[in-house]
Amino acid sequence: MAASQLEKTYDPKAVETRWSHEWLARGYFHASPQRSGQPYCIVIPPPNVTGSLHVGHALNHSLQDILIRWRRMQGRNTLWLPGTDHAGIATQNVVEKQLMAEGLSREALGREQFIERVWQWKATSGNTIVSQQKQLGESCDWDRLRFTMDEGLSKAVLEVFVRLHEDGLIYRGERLINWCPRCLTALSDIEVEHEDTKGKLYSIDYPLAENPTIRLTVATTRPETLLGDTAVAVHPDDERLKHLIGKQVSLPLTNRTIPIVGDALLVDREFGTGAVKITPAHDFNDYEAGERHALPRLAILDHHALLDAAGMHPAGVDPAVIDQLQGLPVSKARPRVEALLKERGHLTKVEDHKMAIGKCYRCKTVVEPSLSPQWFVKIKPLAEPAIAAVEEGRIRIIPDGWTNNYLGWMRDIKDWCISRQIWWGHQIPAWYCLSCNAKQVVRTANRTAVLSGASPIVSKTAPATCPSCGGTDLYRDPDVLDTWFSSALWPFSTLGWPDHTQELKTYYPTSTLVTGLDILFFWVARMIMMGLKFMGEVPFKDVYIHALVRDAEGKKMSKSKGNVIDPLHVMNEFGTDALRFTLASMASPGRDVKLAEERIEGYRNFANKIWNVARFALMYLDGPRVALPPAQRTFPDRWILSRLAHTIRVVTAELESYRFDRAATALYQFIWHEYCDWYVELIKPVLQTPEHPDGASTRYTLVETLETTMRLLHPFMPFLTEEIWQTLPHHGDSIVVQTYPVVDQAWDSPEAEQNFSLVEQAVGLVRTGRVLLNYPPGQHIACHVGHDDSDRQEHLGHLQQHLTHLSRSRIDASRPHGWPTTRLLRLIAEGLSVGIPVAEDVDLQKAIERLEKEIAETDKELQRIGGKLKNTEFTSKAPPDVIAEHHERVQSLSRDRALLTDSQQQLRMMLGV
RNA sequence: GGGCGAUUAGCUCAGUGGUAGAGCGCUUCCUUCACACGGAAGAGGCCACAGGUUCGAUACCUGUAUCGCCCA
Repeated sequence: MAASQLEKTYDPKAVETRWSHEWLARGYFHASPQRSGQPYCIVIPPPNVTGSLHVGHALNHSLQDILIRWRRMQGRNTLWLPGTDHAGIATQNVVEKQLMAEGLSREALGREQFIERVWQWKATSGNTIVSQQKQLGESCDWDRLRFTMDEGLSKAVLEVFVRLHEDGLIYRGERLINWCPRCLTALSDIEVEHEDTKGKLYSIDYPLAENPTIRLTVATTRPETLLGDTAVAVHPDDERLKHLIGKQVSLPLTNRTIPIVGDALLVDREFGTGAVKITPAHDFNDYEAGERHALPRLAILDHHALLDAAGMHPAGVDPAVIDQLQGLPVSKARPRVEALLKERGHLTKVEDHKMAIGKCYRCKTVVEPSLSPQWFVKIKPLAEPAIAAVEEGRIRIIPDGWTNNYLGWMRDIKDWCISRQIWWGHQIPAWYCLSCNAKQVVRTANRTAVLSGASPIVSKTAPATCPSCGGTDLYRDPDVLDTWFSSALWPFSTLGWPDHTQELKTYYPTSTLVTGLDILFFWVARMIMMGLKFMGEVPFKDVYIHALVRDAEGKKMSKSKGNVIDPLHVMNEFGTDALRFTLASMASPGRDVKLAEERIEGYRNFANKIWNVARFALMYLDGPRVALPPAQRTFPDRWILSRLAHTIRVVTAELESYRFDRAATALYQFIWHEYCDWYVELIKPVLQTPEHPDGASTRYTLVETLETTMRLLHPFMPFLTEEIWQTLPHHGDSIVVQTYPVVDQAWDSPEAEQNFSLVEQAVGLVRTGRVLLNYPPGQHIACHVGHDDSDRQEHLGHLQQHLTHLSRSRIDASRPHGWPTTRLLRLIAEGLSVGIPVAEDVDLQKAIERLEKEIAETDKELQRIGGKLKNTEFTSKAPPDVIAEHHERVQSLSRDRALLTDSQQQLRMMLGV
């Protein structure tokens, strides 16, 4: 492509479409265990199959793609394994909504047909997110795309379930679980979100059975559950109340009496009245207290969380009360109960009270603790090795701050409820013999209940007969497994486990897991447990946890707030590379990413800047190019090579420590402020002079550094760098499969860097002087440049041509004491002086103000340092080099001050003041 | 209630025991042959507050305040 064909402005769209297809077509992302190189593998956190790409994915995927592209270029045998999860509840909800629109329901369809429908849905619209990822050019091995419900992964799920069951680590039992009355399924503890709400604290009198004039006042936030109370607890050390332990109270609104028990764990003496009711069937703490005191459990809510007559009758609730309450949701029952208690003289006080309520993380419905038989993973034995793996550093969590979070949760972990009462998912491989479990499997009109006493036959395949009675009438457990159960196997199930595949051998343990904090417990912790249990090895060595993406105000993005940034829209407007670079540059550890469109726009401009410097290079590439050893190249070439070497070191080191933000900053700084602002300007005279003796070498360096920079930047901005790289002289088919830059020590040049800082400072001072004296940028002036230090003075002489060009001035690089003593504005920086002649008709006010400001600042600094040096504490205790440095600064500043004052006086004389 | 994190320029954030930094925004000047999605020059900060350690603290320690997150 010739330079003239490159547009003035970078247009990402066409480039991205072209390359994302091309890369796939050429199979660059396909991994093979046979390939050479140390393996580097990342499994993608599988997005929800119902989902579409949001900006959180964009961040998560950008960081992974950066790591993968970087390691691929380093020659590692890389595999980025993509996939989606089946998202049981969410997907079922989506398809049920569709059915509803057709006037159907899943019950009407039946289980098999319903599942068929879900698969159909998945085939047609389930992979939206995957095609979006491909559009993005994510360098996943798409040939290995996995889905948690596909055959191989389902096989792994069966294997794990059966083996855990054999090991006694999966059991079925009746426990209090979190129940979502809308999704009609159990949830695990961590699928419940707690939210503070305004509630009330009710004080209720429970009369003593033996003497109703004595009343025990109980404080509760949920008066309606009183109907299911089976005891009242007081603290055993509470002097006010402990004498009541062992007595009975009459439970209001019912015909029951219940005991008063002493319980130090449940009762907080400071809280409320010091007495609490115990409702084991409707509260987790009460459930445990109930276990301690062997209390009966009375459920009064049905599975829609409505007050249930069938539960209230056995609980001895007053029939009149049942009539009023039955079929009511909790929110409506509560005021009725409040009124009834008040009517009957039991309610003594109602106060405002802040309380936390649990909501379903999927549908935000208030969850109810509910008593039902469920499947659980006995988690402690799995958690222990998972704790050790992190404690012993076999897994690193980055940033380290989250390690304690992980350990704390793991040490206090509760058994994991894995059964869900839905249809879409891995059905539990358990069967019940109907003859052996005649009383345990209860069939009613519309549902079959398997009571907790039933004995399951757990097997990978459907058993033909019951092993104990030989019966053939077997009923399969209808529940499916928590989606996270299959996700927990992701790092090895996707690589072919339980088969012993080459993939597994090569890529497990995987290298890095990149994820958000929100699924540390849901997913990361469980993968570690399962990986250790079934592979005997950690599933990944590093866990990099990135922040959540928030809006510009720091608020969580949500559809209802309307503050969602759609990554596809943004990429369309600013380019994928700009979005990627923005996200990388904002990914500082331990901080949420506040994303505003202006930021992305800024990096769009950066992309355009790069585009244009490439255009510039292409304009001047005609002519021979000669590779000289770095030491023989021109000063600008030696300098930019030295800076490039430095940048390669920084970017590589920062990527190694997952500091994407610092790597991005280093690239930005180098490309824009060193390469474009200075290097390109420094070499223009050579390039623009035909047959310049340095031309061939300069052109070589220009291409060499630009090509290297493109490779260095490629993981961050894959499209732009590929497009430019293709236009430059290069070997190979694509930048994707080129080597990542490594430092050539011959590029380091402290000498060039030191000289550059002289140029930078001198040019800066001349430019400042121009502005102060209102000389237009085009106007040629004659300036003096000098330095206190004789070596540097000499260097300035050698750099004269560069100074002349960059400052658009005739430069006299002679020692300052020979400069004119009148009509000269002097500016100073660290021993370097610039003198600019003052023309007759110039307004000197600005210049004088500037000098005065600098003199004042110098004085302030001199005073500060002088103060320190006068302090004997400082001079006797500070290290000698620090003291020497202070002395030097005083000297240097004093000289500066003298020169500035001199210049100021000259200007004042010209003004006649 | 417990734990963690944050507090630095107008905004978003880096950073370090001894001269306070970037990006965006802002002001002024400039359409010069890579780029106005640009260039040049600027303005702008008791580094939340109070103690302590230290010769010296924005940085280390303790406490306070405010905000955020996680857990209960």
